[in-house]
Amino acid sequence: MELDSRKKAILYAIIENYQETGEPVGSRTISKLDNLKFSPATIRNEMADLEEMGLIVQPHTSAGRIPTDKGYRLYVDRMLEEQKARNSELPALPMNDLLSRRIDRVEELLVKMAQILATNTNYTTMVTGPHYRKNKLKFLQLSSLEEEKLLVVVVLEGNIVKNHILTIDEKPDPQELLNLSFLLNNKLNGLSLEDINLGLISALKEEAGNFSDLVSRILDAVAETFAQDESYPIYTSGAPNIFRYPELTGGDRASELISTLEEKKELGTAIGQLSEGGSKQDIQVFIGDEVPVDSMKDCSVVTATYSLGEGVQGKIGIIGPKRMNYQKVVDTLKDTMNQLDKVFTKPEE
Amino acid sequence: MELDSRKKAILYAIIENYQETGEPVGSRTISKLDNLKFSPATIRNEMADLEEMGLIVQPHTSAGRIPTDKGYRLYVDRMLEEQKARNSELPALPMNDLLSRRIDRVEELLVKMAQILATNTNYTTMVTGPHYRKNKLKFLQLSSLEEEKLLVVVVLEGNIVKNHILTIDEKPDPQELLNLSFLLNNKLNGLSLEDINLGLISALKEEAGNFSDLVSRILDAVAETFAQDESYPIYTSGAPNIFRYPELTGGDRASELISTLEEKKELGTAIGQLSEGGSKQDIQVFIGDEVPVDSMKDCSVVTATYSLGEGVQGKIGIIGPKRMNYQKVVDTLKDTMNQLDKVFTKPEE
DNA sequence: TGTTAGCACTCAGTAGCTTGGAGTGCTAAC
DNA sequence: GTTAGCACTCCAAGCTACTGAGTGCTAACA
Repeated sequence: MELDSRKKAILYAIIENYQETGEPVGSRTISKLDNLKFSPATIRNEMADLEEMGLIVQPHTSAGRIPTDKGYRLYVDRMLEEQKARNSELPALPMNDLLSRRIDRVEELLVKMAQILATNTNYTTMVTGPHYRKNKLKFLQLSSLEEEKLLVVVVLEGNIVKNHILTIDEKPDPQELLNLSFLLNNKLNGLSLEDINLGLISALKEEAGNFSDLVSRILDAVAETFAQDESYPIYTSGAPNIFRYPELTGGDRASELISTLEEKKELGTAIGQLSEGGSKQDIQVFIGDEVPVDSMKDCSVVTATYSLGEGVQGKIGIIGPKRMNYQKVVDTLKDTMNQLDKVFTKPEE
Repeated sequence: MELDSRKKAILYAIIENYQETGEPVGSRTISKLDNLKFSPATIRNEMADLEEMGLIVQPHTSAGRIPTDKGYRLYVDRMLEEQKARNSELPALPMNDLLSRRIDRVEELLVKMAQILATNTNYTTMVTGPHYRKNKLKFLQLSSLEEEKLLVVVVLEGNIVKNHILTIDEKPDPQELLNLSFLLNNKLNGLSLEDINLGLISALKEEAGNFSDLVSRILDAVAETFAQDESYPIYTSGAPNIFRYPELTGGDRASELISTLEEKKELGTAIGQLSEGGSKQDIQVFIGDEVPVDSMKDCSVVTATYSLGEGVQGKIGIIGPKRMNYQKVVDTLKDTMNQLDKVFTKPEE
């Protein structure tokens, strides 16, 4: 059977009506639309065809139709196609404040951004922290804080900074500390985690003499910083928004979804898989069963990759019911990406 | 009317039975208990008295009784009284791993601790980040990262460390940077936010000469660090646990509770008020209406103050239904406080 | 050949009714 | 002071009937 333009129009009309109401859509409702002024009977015939093609279904015999995953997929694909030509008509999100301020704390920015996205779309947002693959050590700094504490500041490429406070036996002489710092920076800067191998480590320890113990603890701190960069954090916002969509909260599902959002681990691996494929800055849409998280099989997820320059990047995902307003979500995400890009790729001309 | 010991026994029996089942408790159930072998009729007479005293109520005419806030209050007060004498019989929580490891990252420790508490009690946990009142600047460090970036590390008393990356016009000469760093540390260390007044600031700027602009930006960073210390973060864990208790999730209440937990602001002010009164390390129990958060009027909250030494302290709160197992929660919290204290107050003998 | 009107049919949801069980309060007897 | 007995109340579950929305099918129409 062929999917002629009238069938398409009816399918899209069903989808859009169902997006608004959340109720199955009947033939009468469609026949009242301006661009589909046929009798309900005609619409019913077409609907029977659409059902045969697997694009819509009836929840029960005497109900209207709702779209299937396949139906949504068709709709979204067309939408994304048209999107390329079209410019967003949405007003830009009010992130200007956020982005124009000096961005010393990227994480805070991301959390705020997630909040804005969540409140603006009424869906749930998740953001992975900035993430730099195969990162390298840029800079290492030692300073003694007080009798038995040593502050180690580790800076990675992409200006990811972590502090570690080590408790040590005795306060080292400032000159010695300076020497040690020089030694470490000299040998380690520019190296990735893999580059720092056992041979290098033992050579370092030898050169450090008395401080070989301290050196290995500092190296632990460095390793931990790398590890943290690998296991990037995930922020979520707007989790309670799922309560707006009864189809997600029926039964115990609310609890499962909230749990998934709270335990961010599973989300992390999932979101990792999600966008392996997508080319840079592309927006991807996952509908229902396409979502690689079990508790989200009734949801759709729209993801985008943000980039903070210098190879540092992460993901933003918007989670909502399958009847989410894809148009709006995609527009909003594109807008957000653009705003971010403007700020980060041209550093303050 | 007097509350004799049999009445008390019946009240406590009702409370404990209701804790387990969540169902109103009838006279037959009580009369089957070993220590209350009277006929149901006798129990009913006593129950009528307890109801008159406002300690229990019937949800509807022909139902069993459930405790009122006042009834819980009586029960909890007695429990806390006995607690003082008694030693916890609970096995210690498996935090040993957590605590015996070197604690370089306090926040991570707190988050993990919240998780352990939540999974162990099956209630929701909230923890305020460490919080040091009237903090002082301990140490300030400047290092140039690359052409236009300057890393400022600010350390407060209590070893609270924050990084700020400033974007500057030109890379300063290393010697000048050293001078500037020396000047700032010399003038500012040991001062609180209030001590750094306008006079001091203008004097500093004058001394800094060309760098007066930079100085004011560094001071901004310092101020922000103080501010962050004031607006301490709040971590929550186990929010989905509320779904275990139907009396909390009926209607839209689940959504409200989850929202409150996600928007941590309100929690913050509330938890601040909560424990103003309590003396150090005391455990406080808030039942129903006593909780100063509207959406939690159907809950009880048990709080404790933890101390990381050097005046740094914060709060832990456990949120559950009014029929929560107060005994277990209080024991668990005490145990946790003790374990924390052991680690932090005697720094590694 | 595509469109429409009409009709019988299905089914979810709701309201009303009945029934059973749990629990109470009260009274009278022990 | 305690207990047995009894009438009473009320929730919850199950049943029935009804309504309304929506369908599929057939036959007539343009």
